[in-house]
Amino acid sequence: MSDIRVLVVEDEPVASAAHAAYVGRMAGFMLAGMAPDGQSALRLLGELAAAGEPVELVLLDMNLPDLHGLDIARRMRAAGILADIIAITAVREVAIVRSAVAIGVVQYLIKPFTFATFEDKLSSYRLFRQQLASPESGAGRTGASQSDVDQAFASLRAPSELPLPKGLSVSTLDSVKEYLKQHSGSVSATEVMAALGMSRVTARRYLEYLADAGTLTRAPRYGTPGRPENEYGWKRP
Amino acid sequence: MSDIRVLVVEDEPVASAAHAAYVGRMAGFMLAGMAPDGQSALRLLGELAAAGEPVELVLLDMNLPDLHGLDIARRMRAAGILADIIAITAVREVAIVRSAVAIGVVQYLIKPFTFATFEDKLSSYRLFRQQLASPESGAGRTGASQSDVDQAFASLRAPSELPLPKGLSVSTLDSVKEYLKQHSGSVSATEVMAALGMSRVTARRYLEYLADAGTLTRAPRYGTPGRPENEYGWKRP
DNA sequence: CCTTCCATGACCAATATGAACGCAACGGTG
DNA sequence: CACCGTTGCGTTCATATTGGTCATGGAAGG
Repeated sequence: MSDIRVLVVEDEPVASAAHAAYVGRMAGFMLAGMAPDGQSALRLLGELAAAGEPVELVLLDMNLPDLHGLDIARRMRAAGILADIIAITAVREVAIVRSAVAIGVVQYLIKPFTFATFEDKLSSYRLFRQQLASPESGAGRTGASQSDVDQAFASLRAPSELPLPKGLSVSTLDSVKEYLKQHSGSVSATEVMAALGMSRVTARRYLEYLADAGTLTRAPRYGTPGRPENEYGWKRP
Repeated sequence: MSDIRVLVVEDEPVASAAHAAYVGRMAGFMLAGMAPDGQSALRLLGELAAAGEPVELVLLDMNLPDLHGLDIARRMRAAGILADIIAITAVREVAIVRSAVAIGVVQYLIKPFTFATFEDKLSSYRLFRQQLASPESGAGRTGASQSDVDQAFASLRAPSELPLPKGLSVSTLDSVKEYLKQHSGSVSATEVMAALGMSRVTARRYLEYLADAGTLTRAPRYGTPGRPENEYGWKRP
């Protein structure tokens, strides 16, 4: 699958360059263009589409000199341009966020952010694309099932980290993550228990939290008698 | 907080009535109107907005007599109507799903569905609203933080879990389904055993469950010595 | 000193496995 | 043509482990 073409819309040159550089560092994405204001963004979108290389993803700033980001989005939709939008902005008013969702913003990044945050959002977007992009070779399977769609939506909106539920502590979570980094292959709750000297219950609770948050995958390990043991591993992009 | 005003757009009277009834059964939602086609839907949206009671959520069928659902969504956006949209449709083509996401569909329900599924989707939408609606009491907190936004997006995630019979696990069932997607022709229990590394008994139990549920067909495979082997395949509708 | 929070140990429930038995079609043989 | 041994999968059952939950204990904070 070819790279996802990205358009960066941002008026401030420093931020604009930073975003472009970030895009360049991400595998699976390529920079299709940059625009400093709304008018040129819309014009670029039209030109690239006409050239047969339509933009698939727009990193859109909300505060631009000529148009508001929401206006740009509305005009895009009105013009039939269905590129996905990730909002990148310092605006944090709830009403704006709600409107952005309504108009089809798939992710919302609040400035300032680190590359890790940026990477996380774009990765989950890429995963979403992959899950819907593969009709999975199947002969007659032209469509997706409800669970397929659900899964795709889930990876689109999975947060990097939601606030810790009661009963979990930051330091323990860090220990578990640290151990996972070293054993990047696959880990079972029992292994974590033995390695970190904690109880099986605790180890399992943290692994389970990470799996629910979408950071980890969870799959049963077959082949041995007894109830299957869950095996946790980092999610592969 | 007052109820969320819902507009049902659906041409078939039976389905339309069912959706309306479903909305009535959900706490926190109220039926604002019903439309059998795209034109009346757009007109109703305008009228209700003018009357000071704007629709906040549209349950939108994709196949309508006059306009396609995506067209309606596009015109809504062009007209500045920012109601959220939940697509309710039998269309399962991946391209449609992708376009729907791009234009701001927050949930995607594939017909036919049970009330449980419906309830699940609307509940998560309601949660999403609540999380963004509450300015969180805080003194100077006029806006949302990145984690606030993440959390709200996360509620739009669809965990959609339907109960399984005792003795079966979700992840194993997913593995089997995944393998079946890749080999859409026909599969035997022994093949699944070898491919997924599980025992023959387990593989057969899951295939048997899927066959009983009506998802799979089951036919004996003759020609070789030994008791005939059951062969499973996707049911052709 | 009281409250809150987090990890623990012990319990019951869940679920894949292996072995044992039965069954249905195949391929000779009378 | 009928019969019987062979073959391999279907089916059942006990078993082995782990997952999940609950109440408890100790530590940290006010």
